[in-house]
Amino acid sequence: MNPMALFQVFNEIGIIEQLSRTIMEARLPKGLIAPHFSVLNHLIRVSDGRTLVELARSFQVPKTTMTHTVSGLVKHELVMVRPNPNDGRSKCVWITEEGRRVRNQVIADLTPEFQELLGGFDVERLFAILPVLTDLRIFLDEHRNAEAPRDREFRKQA
Amino acid sequence: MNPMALFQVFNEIGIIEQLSRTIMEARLPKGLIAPHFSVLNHLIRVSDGRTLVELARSFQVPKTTMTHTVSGLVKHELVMVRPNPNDGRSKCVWITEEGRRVRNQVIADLTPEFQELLGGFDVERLFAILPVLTDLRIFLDEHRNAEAPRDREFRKQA
DNA sequence: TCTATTTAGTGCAATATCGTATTAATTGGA
DNA sequence: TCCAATTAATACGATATTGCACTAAATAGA
Repeated sequence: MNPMALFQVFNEIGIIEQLSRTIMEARLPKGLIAPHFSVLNHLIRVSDGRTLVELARSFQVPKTTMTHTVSGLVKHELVMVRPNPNDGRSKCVWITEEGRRVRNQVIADLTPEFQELLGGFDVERLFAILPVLTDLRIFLDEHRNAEAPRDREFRKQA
Repeated sequence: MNPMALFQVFNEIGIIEQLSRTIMEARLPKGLIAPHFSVLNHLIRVSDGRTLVELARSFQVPKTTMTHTVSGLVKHELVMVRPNPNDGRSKCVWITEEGRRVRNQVIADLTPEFQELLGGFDVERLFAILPVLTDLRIFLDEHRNAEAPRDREFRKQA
């Protein structure tokens, strides 16, 4: 087996992510950037009421980064932060109706954008690789390094 | 065709990129971050002597970001910046022997890391999707938006 | 040729990300 | 129960990213 091909797979994924992120950010409301949307999407796709640490672990960013990102969402009133009734140290993040609306609107705007962009591409090939991508994502997530380098506290991404 | 599946493909790619980037950054020499390595890799994979604007376009980042990234590489003596003999306004970035060595070493370290990590995964499935990823990357790159939002000046990525 | 426009690079300020250290609450073991 | 260790969140400072504005060089058109 070719070890360089493995490296190449992740290299292509990195470039594609870069290109698609640029497309997405162009569709976000003023003042929102990709991490904001990712958190909104996560709160809906996975579930509401996550703590800051849970979110930080999910996205593999330092806690301080998540504090900052969430505070931006609070300022835009897209999420609400409440004390965790089960743990006095911690806080839970809840999406607001407006947050739900914005998230759905972005997806609604983005869908035709992607469809148009990929008009000349055989999207069936994309659908065909989706199961592999999903399995890879789940696998990497389950096998991510247990020891935390520095501040990051690694856990499974839901 | 399912429009949500399209969105899902890019979502999975985003998460995979996140996880693999964290793995990569853990292997970089002190003081280097992912964008540094990406530029080094680009200079070798594509070609040396690119101008700052060419690099910025390739990575779809503002010129100021590339100025900063390259200055970091210069400080570590991994690249050299020289005037462009064909254009008095511009500068060309050349990789040094040390830069070449560092880039190769990172890949050498990373290869067994990925192999071990993916030990329990059917890597043949990954190799199978590589052509689709490559075609998608090329397609997106060729069809990226021609109009430049603000500072970013979009061009084809080599 | 001469000048208006475009382009390459960077200075600067605002925001984002990250590492360290601190505080407060929880947990676990004696 | 009591206290040491752990954990959640944040303040703070350092670095990274970005947008805007500016300078200098190149280019295009009259």
